[in-house]
Amino acid sequence: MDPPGIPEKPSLEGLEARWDATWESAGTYRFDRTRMRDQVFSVDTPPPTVSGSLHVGHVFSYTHTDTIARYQRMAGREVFYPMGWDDNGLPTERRVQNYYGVRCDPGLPHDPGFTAPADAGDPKAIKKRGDFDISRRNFVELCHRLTLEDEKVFEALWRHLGLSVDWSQTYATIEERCQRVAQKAFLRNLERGEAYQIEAPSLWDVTFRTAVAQAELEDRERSGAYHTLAFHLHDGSGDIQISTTRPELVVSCVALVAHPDDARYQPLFGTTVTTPVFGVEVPVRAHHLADPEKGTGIAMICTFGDTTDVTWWRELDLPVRAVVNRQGRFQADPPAGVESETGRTAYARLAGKTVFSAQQEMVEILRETGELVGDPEPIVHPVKFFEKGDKPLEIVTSRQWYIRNGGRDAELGARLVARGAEMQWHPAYMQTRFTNWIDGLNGDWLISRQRFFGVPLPLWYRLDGHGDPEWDQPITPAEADLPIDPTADAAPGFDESQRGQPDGFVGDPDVMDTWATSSLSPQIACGWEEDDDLFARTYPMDMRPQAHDIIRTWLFSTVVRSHFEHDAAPWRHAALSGWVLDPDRKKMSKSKGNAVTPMDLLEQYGSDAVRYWAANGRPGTDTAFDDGQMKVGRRLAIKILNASRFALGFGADASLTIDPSLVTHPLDRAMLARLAHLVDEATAAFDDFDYARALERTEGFFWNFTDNHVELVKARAYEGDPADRESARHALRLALSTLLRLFAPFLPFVTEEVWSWWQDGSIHRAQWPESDGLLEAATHEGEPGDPEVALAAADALTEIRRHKTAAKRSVATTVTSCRLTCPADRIAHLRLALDDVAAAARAGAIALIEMEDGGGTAITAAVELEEPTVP
RNA sequence: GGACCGUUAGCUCAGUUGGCUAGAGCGCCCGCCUCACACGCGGGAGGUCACUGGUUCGAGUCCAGUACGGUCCA
Repeated sequence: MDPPGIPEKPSLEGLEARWDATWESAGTYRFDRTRMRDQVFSVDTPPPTVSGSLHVGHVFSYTHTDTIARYQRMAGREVFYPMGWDDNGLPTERRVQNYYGVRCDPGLPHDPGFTAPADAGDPKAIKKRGDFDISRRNFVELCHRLTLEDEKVFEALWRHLGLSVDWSQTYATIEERCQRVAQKAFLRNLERGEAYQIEAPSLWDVTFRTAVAQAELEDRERSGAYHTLAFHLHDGSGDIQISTTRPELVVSCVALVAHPDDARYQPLFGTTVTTPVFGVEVPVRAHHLADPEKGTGIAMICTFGDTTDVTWWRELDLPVRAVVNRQGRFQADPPAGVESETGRTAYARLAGKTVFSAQQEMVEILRETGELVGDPEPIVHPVKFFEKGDKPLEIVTSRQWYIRNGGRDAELGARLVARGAEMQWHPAYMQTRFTNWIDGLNGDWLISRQRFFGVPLPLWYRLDGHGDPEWDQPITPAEADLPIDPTADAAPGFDESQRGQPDGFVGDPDVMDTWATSSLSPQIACGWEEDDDLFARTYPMDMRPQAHDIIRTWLFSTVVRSHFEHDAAPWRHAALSGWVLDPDRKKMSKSKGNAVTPMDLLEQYGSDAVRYWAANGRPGTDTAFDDGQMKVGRRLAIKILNASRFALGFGADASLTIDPSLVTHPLDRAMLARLAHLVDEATAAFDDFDYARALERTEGFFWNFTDNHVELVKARAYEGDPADRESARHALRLALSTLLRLFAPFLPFVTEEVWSWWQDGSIHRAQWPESDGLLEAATHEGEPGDPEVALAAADALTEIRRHKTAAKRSVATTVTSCRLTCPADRIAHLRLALDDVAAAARAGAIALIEMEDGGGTAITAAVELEEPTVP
């Protein structure tokens, strides 16, 4: 007969829904904001992009964070664990465009009566009718509408996974409050001179028609060809050959450059040459970035063909002869310097062409003039792309806003590196990536984006009498008026009718980079200048969990903002998680088509099982997707149910109390002494953010506990003398209580289920185990528990089992005679638990024989079994 | 080209400041219905710790280099 509350046949099915609802109604994870800063553990949770979909990579890394949050909560800290949604930016825009079949045209007026298209979500119907244009405000409304739906799906998944998030603390990066924080922080940067605008070369994505920041770049291998061109020496004494992959840009050439140590070209430094076809006179300069090994060792500097051109242009103080416009086409008129009739005629053949077509045309022209030397030589070389784009980036000159980040100021860079040293990194080597990124920066952070769905730059510009903007003195809003949209709201002191008129005003049309908002996640989550009380209790935050690939973006930019606004590091700990790799050891991602839908996994194996797999991934280490590990996790969860049923299942009269003073048997005390050591190990691992080690040790102990300790004490727990029996039962319950709490951060559902059978309140608010109490319970009449007793007993039992198995007999077979041989000290240990060993082995009596010296510690057994009953 | 990480059983991985015979799980093989659990239990086989040197009484562990894989940045 089982005690009340313990099911006959315990099961994992349905635990997720049941306990999620209970935790929600009990407010188990609700943040108690009466607690002071030193009692709080605050987590800067990464806001996932809701317009994408969650994949196993999310489940993986968010589980890591949750195990630490749960540990901290049980260890007595009040955990501030909010969740954000990053719905700001390009992915949402594209999803909304496709889902509703609309395009944003910022030139259109807002339509107050606009309703979402009825055929939304029906790709066939949309394809048939085609996209139509709507105003920016209507477009943004659709973005809000769709992301709200996405957020619900995400929250449902996170709840099913068992994240101990406080769901009353959520934010969305596009919501009004976040816009206000982002605009306010920008205006503060502007006020202090940390934000500035300049007209400068910037990387430009032709497809998206937007500027792109250094952090958003990626190199991709593309085929191209070296074209060798003949430039002409100024004195007419001959030609000089240069190799280029972009012959079409020869018209924008402003200089040639070679390495200062290159003897071949040293005589030319300071002289001039004329360009092929266009006959423009350009200087020959020296610079250490010129690679003598590349091509002919001398290169042409164009404005601008690549980022090195920008460096040369800046450092060598060269003029600009830009030709490519924002549409990625050659502009109508040739740049300054092209004076000759042949030059102008040639340029007319390029005007209006795309970069690709212009290259073909230019090669043709060079062939005609004989200034192309030999045939183009095909090569494969890295080309810069916007990480979300599919055409090579161009470099165009435009007016853009920047935030300083140390890329042009070594002293600021050093201060940001020092901020990194104020935090603890898990694993520690990740700090090197942070430092390396700062050291490698070569420009400030470009934050202007020529997009629609984002936080607008909160600025207007006066127009002069000719209707031209006065860029130098932007008009800023009062902080109390934020957030504002300068394309919809009139500038202070102006009337809407003056928009675009001479002597009137114009709003800045751009929005900010999404990182300009998400870099403020600590400020947003903690209520910076919106809730001073909350802010004081939570900021700087304790932990930033994130993946290691966005150290250069999210982590770094957050440090920049916190450094400027608060003169502090935003967190005390940065915990970097790895990626989930597919069986071919490639990063799993939706775009590669190798991702697995997480909800299916959670339903198939159970959330605890999936969490078990995730928590096995070491901090910072990429981990292979392995459903075998999920099966193991499921096995573990079921084992916990069954072992708990055993430990708690001794008769209906049992009160299920734990009285440590009743634990007297040497084997029980040995087990508790080992358990005390486990608690210390798991606690130390968690304090070091190493959840994986805590799990590994706990799991190892647990399997040994069920396979050996439970088997050894089983008979005594059922039918031993009263004192020995109670010792076994109380020790089992004490161990179970401890193990459940050690497992609770990893397996929140099954541990809560078992806890509810015999304890009040949630295990997730129960106190984290401490070794002191266990060591005390292991001590009897002044003698501490001796782990060696448990080890010797287990070894002896294994040895006897081995004989039964070798004889192909059941483990339940009775042993008629047994002699164990081992060293004297082990005999002493074994003698203390011999009653349990004999009972577990089904042996009436066991003889102990001291072995001769020199045989190691091994126990050997001589065993005789009862005769099998012949059928 | 630079930086960082990794290379231990067929697979996935532990191995903390150097210290007895290098561990676990999965898989594999052979058994077993044993009153918590057959969604289980018991047992077994399986490794020149990538390679080459060095330091040391002693190296999977520390140092130097090489190879291979991965990531980030040029």
